[in-house]
Amino acid sequence: MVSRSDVAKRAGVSTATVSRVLANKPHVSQSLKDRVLKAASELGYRPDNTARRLRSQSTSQVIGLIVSDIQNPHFAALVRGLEDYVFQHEMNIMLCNTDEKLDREAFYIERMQSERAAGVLINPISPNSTPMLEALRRSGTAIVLLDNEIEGFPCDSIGVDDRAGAYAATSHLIQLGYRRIATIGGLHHQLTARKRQQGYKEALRDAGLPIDDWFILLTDYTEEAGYAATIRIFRENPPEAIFSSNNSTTLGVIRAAAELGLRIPDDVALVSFDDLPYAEFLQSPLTAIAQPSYQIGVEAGRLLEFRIHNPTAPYRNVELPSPLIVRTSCGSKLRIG
Amino acid sequence: MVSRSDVAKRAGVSTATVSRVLANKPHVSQSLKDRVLKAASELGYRPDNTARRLRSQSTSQVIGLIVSDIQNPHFAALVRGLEDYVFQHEMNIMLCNTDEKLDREAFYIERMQSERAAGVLINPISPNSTPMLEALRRSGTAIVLLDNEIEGFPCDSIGVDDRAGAYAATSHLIQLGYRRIATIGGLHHQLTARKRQQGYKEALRDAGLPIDDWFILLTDYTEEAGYAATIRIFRENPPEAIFSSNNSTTLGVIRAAAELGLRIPDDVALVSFDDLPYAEFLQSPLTAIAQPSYQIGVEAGRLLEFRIHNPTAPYRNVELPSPLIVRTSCGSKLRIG
DNA sequence: CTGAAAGCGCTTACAG
DNA sequence: CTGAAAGCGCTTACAG
Repeated sequence: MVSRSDVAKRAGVSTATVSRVLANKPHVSQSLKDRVLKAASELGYRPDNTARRLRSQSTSQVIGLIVSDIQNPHFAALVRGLEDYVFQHEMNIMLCNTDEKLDREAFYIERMQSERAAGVLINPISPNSTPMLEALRRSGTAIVLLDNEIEGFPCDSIGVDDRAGAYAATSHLIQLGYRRIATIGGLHHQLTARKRQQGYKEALRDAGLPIDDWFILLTDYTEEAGYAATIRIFRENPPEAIFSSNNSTTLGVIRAAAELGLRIPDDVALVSFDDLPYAEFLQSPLTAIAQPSYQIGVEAGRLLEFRIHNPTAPYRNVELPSPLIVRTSCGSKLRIG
Repeated sequence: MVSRSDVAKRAGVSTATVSRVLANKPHVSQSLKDRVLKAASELGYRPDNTARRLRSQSTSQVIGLIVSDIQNPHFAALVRGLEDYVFQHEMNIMLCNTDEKLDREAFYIERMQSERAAGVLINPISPNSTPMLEALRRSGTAIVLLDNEIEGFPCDSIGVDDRAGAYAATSHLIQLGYRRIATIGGLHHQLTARKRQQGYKEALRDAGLPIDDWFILLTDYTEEAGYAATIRIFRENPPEAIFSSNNSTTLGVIRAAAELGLRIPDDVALVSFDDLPYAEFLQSPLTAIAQPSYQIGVEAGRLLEFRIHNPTAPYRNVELPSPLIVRTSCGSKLRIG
């Protein structure tokens, strides 16, 4: 590795001067500047960011992204938005998949602290991680919560109005004439899951419909869980419609329906929280609450960058609109005319 | 930030001892060990990896992943496989999307050098990056090429047999009775694209079919390009079948077909290089050459790790099998019986 | 405008 | 078994 002192030697100056030139500091004569730049390029010199970070204690240019699953199209789009934003600011993303596993999440939070990340974006699995996040924040790392807030841990966050989205999705089903509406929801330790369930219940209540506990299926946000829940509910107590509150579970519903020989929407209507890429080309083009995932990523980057430079500013909780995209998977129970 | 010397002070030992305990070196008395561990945990101490890297010049635990688009399901699955592998080895992934832009690729290659990444996995856009990769390698960074080799730059690589896959896809169409088979292929600066085109041509030739330049559409590997190419070919010279050589272009074909009112496979048969997630739930369940993306990620991690520890070993070029998954998007032109 | 020197948080021979 | 000291590649007051 060629280092600053190699460059200094070749240019016949001190390492301090090399630093000044490379950092574009004022008060350096043009002739030295030229010599240093020439030497650096001849040597193919690349500054060592790790050393730089160590010495200047300046905020590093790396940020951590801790999500459950980058394969989920929502997170894939989010990371694109985030990356487009941070690239402008010359920052780098360290990618951490937790796979919804607590030990993996814990490992990564610690690791981000060890790597002296300037900031961390995290979609926390459960409140269990709160103590670790507190330690992380105490160490000077900026934190932004993705899609999920944590009670008792005030923090910047970015997401959508989960309650409103779920309400809109469920109401859509009700307006179409469905009454027996099941929901596949996330486990209760996630605030997001609780809010989506709340929206579902409120929509039923506001329509004067009964809330049937049979129809509230609480599972992991995975395709397998969505599949299993669908199979079970159809064996035990078939609904007319399903509000699936996550795109992974939605895939599970679709798979289960196919296996059960159920047509969507003829035999069961389906609305999803979270859209799917190329959803319009599905056998039953999916009606969905479409989170602006890319935009969430951009905003997350913006919030994080602000927090890095303004550690004491008041926290902000940003919610982006999440429209209902009507395609055909909900059909209608209503007669026309 | 609490540092090693804070821990040393509290435990009443030297920083050298702290290092030894934390690194689990032998020859430390149990009593000191206990005191150090206790002090470290009380202080909530986290080692500074950047300082560690600087001092020991040991290989860092971070590797760079430079791909065109993490939203592409192939890369999303690949990164999962890679991450599952490197997590075992306590390494971290720095994610870099090039968006097929040369300047962005250049920026990231340089950045990985500055970050002193132990290794870099890259899906190179074109041979233009070769000089930068050479510099990166000279600086001691291990490199593994993803899905693509570069002529004149011998290097470890992992991918599939593109020629064979394209041959199988095209032959499948031929066996089904199609004769007027168009292909949507990538631009020629990518070896991968050339190999897929070669497979297509060989399949036609081996079947005694003419190779019609009209039917060879060379475009970017994007949905827009696939869409535009499909619209154009149907206006000018409609084929019976299309071999789309990338999953993004495949999406473009599907979109164009929908817009043109063309049913798949009735009006045009379609086979894709690269599968799509939940392809079986599409209106026309997609027949595709399915790359083992997750497994490619795992193998990429393995290759990289080996290279990091064995800089002078001979290069290896690994090709994984990439089976044809027959669904229904190809239909058949043949009468039965 | 420029350089000598200290120090960021670590690790690792070198002594003892 | 343990500590004092040097040094990784940088940056930044401090002099001049």
